[in-house]
Amino acid sequence: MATAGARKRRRTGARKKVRAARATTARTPLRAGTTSRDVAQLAGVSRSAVSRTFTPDASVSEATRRKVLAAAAELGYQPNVLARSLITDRSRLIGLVMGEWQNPFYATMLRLLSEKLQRREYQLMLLTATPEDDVAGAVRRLLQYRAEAILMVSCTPDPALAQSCVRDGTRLVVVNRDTGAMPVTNVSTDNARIGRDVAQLLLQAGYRRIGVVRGDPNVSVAKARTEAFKATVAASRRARLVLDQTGVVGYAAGREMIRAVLRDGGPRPDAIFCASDLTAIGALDGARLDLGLDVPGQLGIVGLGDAPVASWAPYDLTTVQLPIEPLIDAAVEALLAPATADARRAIVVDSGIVQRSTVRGPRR
Amino acid sequence: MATAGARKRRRTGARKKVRAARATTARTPLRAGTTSRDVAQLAGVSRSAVSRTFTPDASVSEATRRKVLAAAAELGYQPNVLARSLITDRSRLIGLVMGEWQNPFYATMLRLLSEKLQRREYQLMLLTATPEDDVAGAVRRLLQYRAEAILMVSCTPDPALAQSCVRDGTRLVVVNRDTGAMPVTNVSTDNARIGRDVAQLLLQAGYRRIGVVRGDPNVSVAKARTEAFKATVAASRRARLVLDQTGVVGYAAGREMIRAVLRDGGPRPDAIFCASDLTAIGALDGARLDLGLDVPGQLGIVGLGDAPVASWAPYDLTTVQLPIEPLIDAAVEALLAPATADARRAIVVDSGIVQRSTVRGPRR
DNA sequence: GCGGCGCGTGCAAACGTGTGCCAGAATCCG
DNA sequence: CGGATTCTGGCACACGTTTGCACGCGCCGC
Repeated sequence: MATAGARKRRRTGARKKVRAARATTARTPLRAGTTSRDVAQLAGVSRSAVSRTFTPDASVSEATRRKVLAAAAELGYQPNVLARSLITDRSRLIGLVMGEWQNPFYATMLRLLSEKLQRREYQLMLLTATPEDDVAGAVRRLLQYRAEAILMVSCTPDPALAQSCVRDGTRLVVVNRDTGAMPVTNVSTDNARIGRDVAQLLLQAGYRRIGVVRGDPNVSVAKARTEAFKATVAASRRARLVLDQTGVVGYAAGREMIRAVLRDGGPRPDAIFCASDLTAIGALDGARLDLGLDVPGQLGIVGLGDAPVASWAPYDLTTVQLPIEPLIDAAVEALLAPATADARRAIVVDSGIVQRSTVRGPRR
Repeated sequence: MATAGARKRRRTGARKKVRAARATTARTPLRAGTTSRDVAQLAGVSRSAVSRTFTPDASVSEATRRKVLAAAAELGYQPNVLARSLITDRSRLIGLVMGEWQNPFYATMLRLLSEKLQRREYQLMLLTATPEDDVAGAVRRLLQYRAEAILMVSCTPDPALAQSCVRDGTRLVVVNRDTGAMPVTNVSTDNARIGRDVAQLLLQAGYRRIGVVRGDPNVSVAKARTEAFKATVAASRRARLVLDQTGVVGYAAGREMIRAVLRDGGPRPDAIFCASDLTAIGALDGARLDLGLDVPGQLGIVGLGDAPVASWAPYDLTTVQLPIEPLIDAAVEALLAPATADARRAIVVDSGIVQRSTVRGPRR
């Protein structure tokens, strides 16, 4: 506050009293803000020249460019991107809204995303959607910062929100959620195919009493995957679905779930498909250590995500590989693409099954 | 480009021809930027009134405030924070520079950090220091965005960089690195104490041939921890240090390391302290599964970090707990603290050992 | 040698906001 | 009812940039 006041007076005074007086005080950087004016003065050129030096392919002679660069270096000048954005109407900010943090693949995702954006001279603003500050709140903040595009992970905008984004010219990209008719780009895996493939894998391995376990029952892509999985199981004459459980996510929940299920009176599954590697590993530990089962002999387990932990020695989990890098590449392209008339678009990236040792080999 | 041009013409024209003409076109939001001028006009007040409505405890009558809010809602107005920052000189942006992403605790850290900052109306800008865009580059970007403070995780500024930050009035907070005489705030655990405590734990359990394994040999806090650990071992008459290895980080590296060490001709350690839970778990799997050793009987293992995986059933790793939340709380306080004359400060958060089952009980 | 042409540079007007200052309105009190 | 006091809203300037426009200068070709 105090500094700001002092500075204002300094500036104003200098302006009114022409600019002679300024020369005496200019070189003392009382406060941060060495501005283009300061370096212009030191270099003996106009502010335009400074600006043009820092604008790629602007018309500036080699001589002045050098003078300006020297002065800038001496003063430690950094162009104020906020002011620049104000006039160019491009903030070079990309917003990321995270709905959930459980999944181990988010670390890799974040790293890749920030690296790739940085390489293209964009910055990443990270927001978490919490109960008290929900998706709409996070988006509102991002709009206030004039983010050029927003990536949503593990959460969905409601249609009104999506609408207000496009009205502001802010592109919206959603990872692995069903976005229906909303004017957003959708980057996801082929969930129906994943469901089918996993089901087929289990059926061919000779499992007969199949189960499926996932988290939030309202997530549409999980629903799509599960439906395809169940349909494939149902289409087989020999096998049937004996378990369809929602609301279990994470190691502890997975471990608890398998114990409850197998102690239950109902039909015991001999294979389960978990919607997350962590859940699958929890189930695996529960089955082996708590119940003494043979995996994959008595129980087959398939996870989802191919987290690093899935390949560790005691687990060696058969799982669905999520191609993080292609997914991020697609997302970045969509985020940075010039706004088109119709923003609605869907990008599907490939994924495959990593066969390890929690599912037995195919029955001959 | 095209839109920007059109808009400029629109604005300029409207101004020159007084403002009557504007009324006819104003309500069609051709492009984003509904500005305070637009809502002022719709509400029939001046721009100042709009500004004051959105400024906490500014002098505005209830009547106009309501008019303004109604107009703002109708137009979907969001104050432009970039312009606001320009004049208030406060961007409400906090930069985070990540040097490395391996550690599983970073996910929790990021979540907590973003949540806590959001709750205080700050935003988080996430940068990764890569070989091509190093710490200095990341900081430069953040300065260009006028970030109010910067948090560095798994990386260190060089003194010149730190200097240039304080000159710009940007606070610098570094997590768990030795920052010497630099004008930065340092948030860390008591590493010497950790080293001592772990050594004592192992000695009291009766282990006699002790080893220590860590990653980057240049990280000073790891050095401090290791030194204290080694000194404590050396002070004991009965035990001695038989292994001091650097450059091993992660599951695979830990597993490989233990195999190499125990097949080596040299003296075989009967207990090791790993500078990361992941390394420790790799070593644990290597010892049990590859070499058939009894842990903790033949080999004691201590990790660092208390990652979720450390508590999983097959591991149940004895490890040093890193108090993430207190650490983040301290960091947030330091980041948001008003700039003081001398920014140099050190905050130490407590940590303790979580005793599980990879170290045997104390010898009686 | 002169008109034109192109390049480099400075001037000034924006971008969307906050806020000190002043004038007018409203309120209160005697 | 009048004067003093508080409140409220508008004007205009400032923040640090970019960029259209115009002008000056050196060079080329006829």
